[in-house]
Amino acid sequence: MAPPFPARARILLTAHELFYRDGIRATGIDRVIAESGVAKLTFYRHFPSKNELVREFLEYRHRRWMAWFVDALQRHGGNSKALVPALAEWFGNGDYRGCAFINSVGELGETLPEVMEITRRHKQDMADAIGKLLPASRQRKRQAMDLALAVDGAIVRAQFDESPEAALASLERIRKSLLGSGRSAPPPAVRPMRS
Amino acid sequence: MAPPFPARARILLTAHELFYRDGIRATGIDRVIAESGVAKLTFYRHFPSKNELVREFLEYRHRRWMAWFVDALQRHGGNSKALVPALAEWFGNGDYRGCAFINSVGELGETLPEVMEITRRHKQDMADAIGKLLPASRQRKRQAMDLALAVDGAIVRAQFDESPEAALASLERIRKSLLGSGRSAPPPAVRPMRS
DNA sequence: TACAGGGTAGACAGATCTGTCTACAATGCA
DNA sequence: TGCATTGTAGACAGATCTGTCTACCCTGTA
Repeated sequence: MAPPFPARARILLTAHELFYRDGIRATGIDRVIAESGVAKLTFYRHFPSKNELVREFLEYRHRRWMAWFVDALQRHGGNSKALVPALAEWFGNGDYRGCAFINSVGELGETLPEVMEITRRHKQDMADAIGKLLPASRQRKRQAMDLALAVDGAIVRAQFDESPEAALASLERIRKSLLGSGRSAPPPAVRPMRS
Repeated sequence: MAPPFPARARILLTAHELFYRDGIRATGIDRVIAESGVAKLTFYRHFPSKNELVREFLEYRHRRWMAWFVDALQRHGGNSKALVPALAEWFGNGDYRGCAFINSVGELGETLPEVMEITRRHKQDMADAIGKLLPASRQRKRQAMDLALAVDGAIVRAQFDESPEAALASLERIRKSLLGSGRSAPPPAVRPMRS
């Protein structure tokens, strides 16, 4: 990687790619250094330790993912119906490897306590973005939380299922069910004969 | 660990504890060997490589977790209402660190392809167990899938939230919403969930 | 011109990781 | 008795990981 960006940005970009794709522990500092075309000393001048790089990676990922997410939701209509098509964009991307935060928590757990805290912030912001899609009501916050939980479920299913279709379909049914798909009542006692 | 079990069982038990608690890559073979009180050669006689141990760990975890899960569901009534109290048992356990399979997929991804396959089987079996709680109907399979996805969402939320309460409450609302909560109306004004 | 700032290349230390190997001990069974 | 099986202790090889350090180079500005 020649210098189209200043060294620090190149390092962060490379770390983002490798950490997300291969995992954090599986990615050695040497690899990040080689791949970002930077000298070892330069790396350590910007990031005193690997842990520091991990933290910055997560912060960067958070900003980047959130920006994409709110944009995608807007592009798909800006209401709760946008959720599934927006996520379909992400899941369908060949590089999809699940949620970087969920993965990091699973991988690092308590060894790097900030990971937990950043993840909570991230998921709170995600839930807030989902809340903005919902009509104002007393239950909006709660509905956003419930939807966010279902989104997390879809994220992990799409990570190991062969195709993301099933996860997206489930999420859409949950969404409709939670939001009453308008305002009406739950599934009638007598099930409709055909779909 | 003195020999209350034959060497192989001790190794597997130790690996289960360490892999689940600290992660797979974070746990060196030497650690497993020392902690299970076995000689290195003995270890390698039973498990030709660490990857082999990882596979066996996942198979063992699958059997163990499924046995607990179906038992807990029965103990809590054997219908879909059992889901939340059963999971509450798990989440409330101090050693709770999320789903071993989701964590492994996040950590190892494609580096150990069997992980994906075992995880799919595991989640399929989990969905089947959930399906058994539901009344027979044309949509039972679909409902089980949707519920399973929500359960995965709750599993990951409970992993990084300070307390599992919120995740369990969301899951319960999703469950009621998907299953029509028997026959009655949408979200009651007074929350049915006790603290 | 002088020099500081930011960069490069790469050797090195020390830890840790997987996997192999030697040498020996206890036990059960033919 | 003889011998296979299963175990123990621990040295060792070779790779890889994080982090430090030396020595040099290029460029902009005072």
